[in-house]
Amino acid sequence: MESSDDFGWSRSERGGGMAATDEAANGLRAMIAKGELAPGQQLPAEPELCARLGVSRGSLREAVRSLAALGMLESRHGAGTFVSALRPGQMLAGFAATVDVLPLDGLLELFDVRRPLEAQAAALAAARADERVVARLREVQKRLARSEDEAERHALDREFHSTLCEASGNEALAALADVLRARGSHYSIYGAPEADTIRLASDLGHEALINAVAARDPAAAAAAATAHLSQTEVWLRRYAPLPDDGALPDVAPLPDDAPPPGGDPLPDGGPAR
Amino acid sequence: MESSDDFGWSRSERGGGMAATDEAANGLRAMIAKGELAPGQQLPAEPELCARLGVSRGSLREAVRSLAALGMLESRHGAGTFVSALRPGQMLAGFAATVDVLPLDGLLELFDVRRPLEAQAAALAAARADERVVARLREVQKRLARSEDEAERHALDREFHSTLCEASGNEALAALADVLRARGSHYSIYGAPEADTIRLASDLGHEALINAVAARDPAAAAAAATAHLSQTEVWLRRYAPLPDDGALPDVAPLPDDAPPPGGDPLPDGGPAR
DNA sequence: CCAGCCGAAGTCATCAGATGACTCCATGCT
DNA sequence: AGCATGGAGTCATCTGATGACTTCGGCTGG
Repeated sequence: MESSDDFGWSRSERGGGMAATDEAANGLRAMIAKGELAPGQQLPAEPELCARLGVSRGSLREAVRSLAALGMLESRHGAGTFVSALRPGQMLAGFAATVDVLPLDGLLELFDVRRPLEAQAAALAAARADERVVARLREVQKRLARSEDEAERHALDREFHSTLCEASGNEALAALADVLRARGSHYSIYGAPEADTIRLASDLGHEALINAVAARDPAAAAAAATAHLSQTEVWLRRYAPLPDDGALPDVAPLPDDAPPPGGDPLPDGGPAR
Repeated sequence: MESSDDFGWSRSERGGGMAATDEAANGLRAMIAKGELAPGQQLPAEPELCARLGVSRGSLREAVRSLAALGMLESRHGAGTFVSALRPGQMLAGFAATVDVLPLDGLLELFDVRRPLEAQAAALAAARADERVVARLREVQKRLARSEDEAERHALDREFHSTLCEASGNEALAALADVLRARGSHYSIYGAPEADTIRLASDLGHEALINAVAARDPAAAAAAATAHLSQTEVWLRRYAPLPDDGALPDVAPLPDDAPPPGGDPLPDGGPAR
């Protein structure tokens, strides 16, 4: 039967041991890269894609799911599957989730990535900034300086930096900086003994950034951002032993039988090597 | 119908309209974040995970596939599913694939991301560089200067920058820079009228980078990297109308393809620290 | 004529069962 | 000791069926 299988593709079968799911994922990626599927466009229904790619529905769904995790596709229940807008921010959304599970030693490296990125964003923002951005920054900073609630201060601090990065006009830059900033925000540094000093210095750093942007001085903005983040990093390294890890849900306790999670069924000695 | 769903689990159901696959993915992520599953450790078999997470095997596999796309898990046929080493480079591997489908307008923005990153990497490399790195850079540059084959020059240029970034000692920084560099390499600028001038300037830029690193001068290294990349960017914008878009396979015939992961069975060379 | 209800079609989401392919390890033989 | 072989464990894939959701058109009532 094979229904309307006029495709002479029975010859190509599965090229060179390529797995079905990878085959499907590569096919979909190729269709997008080739422009056959434009951003925002709806994909054919699952049965048709299965026929076109030569895989079962299960394999196709796994392929779609993996591309969706990377921000390339979006499935909406009952409506269809669509190519995303392919904006850099969407691509990085999935990566943001993975940052939350990075071990700490890998995490500290991220500061050396975030710092130059925010400095670049500050410089670009200073070069392009308009009045409204400056006004917005001043307003956020004013509320930040007045607030006494720690959670609120955290949120406002993120908003300040996020606003500045968006003002750079570079979406990829802003999105990437947001991702890297997210993990650091889980930490709390306000329990430190020099809390007042830290807060004062942080506010001064923000003021310096605002002034540099208002003066349209990219070099000063970059320097101010670098200094501000370096100082923040020092404090974090000193006073942030553990994040308040409560963002992720607990997993079901497993109703009965089966060995407990503690004892892993892994004969492998562990860290190996 | 729900078939034999008399289980009293109707209460826990799906926490707040959460879909089965998302439930499973979040559960797995939580298990990793919580340390219940350590990097490199094998996961329980699919049937047991299904029971623990309360989803069918199909849904679980979709969840695993999505986390695998983000570099958090790795499935090996016949062996099992394992938590990855959780190195930043692995997390970014998936993102690299998405860069290939970014539309051009979003692509040009990436230069403003890549430039400060490579500058930072050059500065760190200069601060930490040892003799062997300098020797390696000189050797690559020597071959690069001598080569006349365009493809080879492309490869050597990538190797030069990649070596420099790795010398920074920051894995995340190097991996991210590699990802951003990959897409630009599809372009060919050697058809330009000033090809000879471009080549000479590029070689000089590399020499300046080597000298700065050899002199252990981070500021000079960062400046050299910024200058080199800025110049490259100008030429690319001027002479690179279209990439030779043949990197991705066709969907219909597709007799074979390059192995996507390369060959990385799960090295996890060491805890590193 | 317009607003709102409603039902049918299309689509994704999930479940269940069965089979094949591959890896790993231990056994037994040479 | 070295190597072939077998079994157990695990993932990969296919098939079929059912539920849930969205969307859009027509119908009804005002």
